Amino acid sequence: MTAQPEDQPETDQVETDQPETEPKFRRRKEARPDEILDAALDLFAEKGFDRTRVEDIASRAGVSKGALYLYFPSKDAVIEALVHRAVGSFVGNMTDHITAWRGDPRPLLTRLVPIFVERVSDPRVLGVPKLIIREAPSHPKLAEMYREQVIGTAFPALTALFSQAVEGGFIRKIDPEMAVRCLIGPFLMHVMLEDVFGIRPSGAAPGELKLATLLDTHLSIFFAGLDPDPSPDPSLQKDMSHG
Amino acid sequence: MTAQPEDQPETDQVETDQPETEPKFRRRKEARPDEILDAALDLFAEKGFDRTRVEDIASRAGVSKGALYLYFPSKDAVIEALVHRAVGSFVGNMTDHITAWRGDPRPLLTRLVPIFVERVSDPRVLGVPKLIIREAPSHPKLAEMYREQVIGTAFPALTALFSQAVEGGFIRKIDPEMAVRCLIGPFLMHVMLEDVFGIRPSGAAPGELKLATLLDTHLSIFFAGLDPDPSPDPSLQKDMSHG
Amino acid sequence: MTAQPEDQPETDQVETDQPETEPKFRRRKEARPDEILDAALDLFAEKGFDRTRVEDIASRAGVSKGALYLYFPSKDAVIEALVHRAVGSFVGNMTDHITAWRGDPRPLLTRLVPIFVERVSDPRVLGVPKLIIREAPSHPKLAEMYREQVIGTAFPALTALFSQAVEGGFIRKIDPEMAVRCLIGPFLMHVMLEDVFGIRPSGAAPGELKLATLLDTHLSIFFAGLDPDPSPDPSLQKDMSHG
Amino acid sequence: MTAQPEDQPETDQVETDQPETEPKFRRRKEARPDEILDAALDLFAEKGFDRTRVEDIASRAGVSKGALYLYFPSKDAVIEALVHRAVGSFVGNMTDHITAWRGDPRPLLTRLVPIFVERVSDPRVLGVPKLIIREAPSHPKLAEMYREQVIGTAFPALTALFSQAVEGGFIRKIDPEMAVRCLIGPFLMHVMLEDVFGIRPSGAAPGELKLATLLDTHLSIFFAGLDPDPSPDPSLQKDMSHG
DNA sequence: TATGAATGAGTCTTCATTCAT
DNA sequence: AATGAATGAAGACTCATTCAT
Repeated sequence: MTAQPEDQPETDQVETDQPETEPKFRRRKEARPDEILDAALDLFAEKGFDRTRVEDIASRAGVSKGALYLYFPSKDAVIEALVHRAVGSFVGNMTDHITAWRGDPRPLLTRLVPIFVERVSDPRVLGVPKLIIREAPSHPKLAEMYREQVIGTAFPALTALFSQAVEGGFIRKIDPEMAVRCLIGPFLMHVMLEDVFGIRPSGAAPGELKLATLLDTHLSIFFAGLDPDPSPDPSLQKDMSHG
Repeated sequence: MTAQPEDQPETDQVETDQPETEPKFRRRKEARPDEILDAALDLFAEKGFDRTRVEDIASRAGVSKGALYLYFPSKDAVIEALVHRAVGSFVGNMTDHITAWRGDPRPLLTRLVPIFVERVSDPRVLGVPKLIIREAPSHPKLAEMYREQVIGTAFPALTALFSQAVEGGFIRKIDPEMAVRCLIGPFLMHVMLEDVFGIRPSGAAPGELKLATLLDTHLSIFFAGLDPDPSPDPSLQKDMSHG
Repeated sequence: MTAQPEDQPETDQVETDQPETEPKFRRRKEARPDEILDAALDLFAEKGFDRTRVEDIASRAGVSKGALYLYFPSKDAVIEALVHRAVGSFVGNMTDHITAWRGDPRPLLTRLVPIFVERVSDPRVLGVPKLIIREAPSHPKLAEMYREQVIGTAFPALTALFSQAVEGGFIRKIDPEMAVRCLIGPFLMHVMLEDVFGIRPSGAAPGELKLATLLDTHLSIFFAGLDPDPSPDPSLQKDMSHG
Repeated sequence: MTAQPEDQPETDQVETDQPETEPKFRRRKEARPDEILDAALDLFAEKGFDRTRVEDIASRAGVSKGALYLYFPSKDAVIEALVHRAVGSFVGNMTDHITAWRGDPRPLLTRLVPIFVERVSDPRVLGVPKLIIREAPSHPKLAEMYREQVIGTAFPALTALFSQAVEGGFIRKIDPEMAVRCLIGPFLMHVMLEDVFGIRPSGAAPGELKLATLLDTHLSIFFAGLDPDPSPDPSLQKDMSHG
């Protein structure tokens, strides 16, 4: 790819924000809600919200149906809590870094995208947006929460990142909003192919996503494609007209 | 981009293959199943399969609940017929053109992608894959049909298209399977943003997708990014340092 | 008592308003709601609302649980419909007669009370107010309906009846509102004794109310007790003429 | 009214038998059951037995749900204890006085009824019979206890009181059992109007019963109505027969 | 004693499917 | 062919009761 590793500043402050440090001697009561949410996420991912019985969630979490209702007032509350818990762990503090950046976005993306990819590699993390995609029509609240907390912060930041880069002449003149879709889309496609159709890259085991290969391919194309028009040498000029 | 217009074979036979050729003197009876499927698609898209009542489908189709069962043996059969009907209308005969192509894929894609985009602009056409994405866990049969009939033909064809182009040195050395994800992903992302979160490009009306803008942006980046590595001439290398 | 039978005007217009003339060849659909209400009333009276299962109501009415929900949207709706149906059949058109009356109320009551008693002798009619008494705290709506439609018309009418009689000197100077309680109370007592405690007059079979005996006893005491204080001039005693 | 004050025997021994003699230095533990019963009575009166949760009773009584089960083996036991506790405090020792009485009952009633009225003015006292009326069908045991301990002693005593009075010619020839209903009924009516329908005498504040007014009205009518037929002047004799 | 977390039987309600008309 | 009344299996949720602490 076109990313320059040598340009990397200290990236240690971009942590994968340790999720739920599991205390060894946890008290039952306090862990229950999380255990229930974990069970629910698994089942929702497997069978969908409507096909998952509350009793199934409870028994997978190792509690009785009634106990679940001690922690959540309804089945809907479970899925909402699921999304609520996940909000933040997806984009984390990446947004701040994006917003602060000035200049060519590629060095920044070279560092952030792998972090993003690593997070997405955790099925528990990836499960939530996949769940939202499925349940959005019946649970608009979920989509709304995610839009406000996650998409609504990350996308504008990325849009601005591209926008300032275009203005500064660091990259080709493209529509920044669309460029964001071009940046993220391939990952979504990749994940959905596996999730919906079980289509994996040749040689990948079930569940194995080979995100690294996608990352390499995508960023090498995308970053090269972002290069400003090489107007200095008109002979290399491409004909871009189409449709 | 690198598209060579002169390389174009006759593409006029790539029609948008008229969906539902509406016979002028159709008899009511014969149209019923299609009307039911149309109604079902609308409702499934709006509320999801499980939240849509058979009675709702029937009444939206203008028939009684019992009549629906004259045409379809079960609710599951309705959604399966829905997918069955749609199979083929999505990629149509594009696959054949792709398979036959040799050389730089960009000129071909320059012609095919807009056709693809036009098809996808019909909500009825786009509705089916969106439906499958949602209902896949509870209806693996749907995903399987779609994978076999649509994805399973189109994706390998595109993979082969990139593969031979890499081998021929027409494009950068990239993983062809991943390149397909990079080609299609931005469209999926675009559509899902609108569908799931109601996020549209600034200035777009609800329901308006502005696919043309996406197409321009995406292909300009993607095609440029596919250029073989211009390593021979390091002077073209860009300085990507920033403040 | 002081009632003068000879004073009775034609009372034929005070009918017991024929309840539900049962059509021999009724269609199922139309009769169902009433059959369900009948079944519900029986069961509510026997076990109370909360202890009666919807399924019990349905099966006593000879339909399935699901069928009940074709006619009533909820269990609460059943008990509300029950009260709604009963409203009017209790006091019927007696209120009009009461309101129109002028003069000594006793001749009027001599005619109306037996009609009231006869109506109350029908367990289906009496069941509704008994039900309301029990369910009022959990279903304030029922009590409200009954208060507005039944008590709210009958009691003010009776109060006015006594009020004008006091003013006209036809009866003792008593508080008209309290007099109404004295008129109706013994019947309520009688009914509740039987209903709640199974206490019946000696010699009465279970379910037999012997309302006639109560009526005789009560009205003889009550009417005599209404006589204006005979102290001043006994010769002026009892002018009972009225309009 | 027609009561003869000069006929009064010494009534001082008819006390309102102080309910719940509150020991100054009671230990918390000993008061618990009573506090629970008080809480239960309040809630049962407000929402009915079935709609009151054990937890609600406990928390209103200031104890935990588990603690309630230290004092009562079941929810049913609570309501039974409630009635058990109340038995005796309603009619108290009035029955003995009634049984011992000979002659015109009116002087006795003139003294006893106000005492009765005063007792039922305490909502906690009145709450129990109201509760029994509501819960009788689901808790026949309650009605049975009350019938045996309260109604079963008071009503026969009153019946005998009227019976000997009729035989002695002190009052009109009426059915003694029915006369008891006429004596008590107006109070029941009054109380139920307020409780079930919120219907109060005009000018009464919510919860205010104005029992004194009822008492005056009722006894003045009832006592006058009990006067033996004024046989001295047969010409005034009324024909009392009716249907 | 006292707590309140946990249990699971019980009930209302929904809705896919059937079938008499 | 068409209707829509009827069925009953299934699932969310409640709450009396238990019991480990």
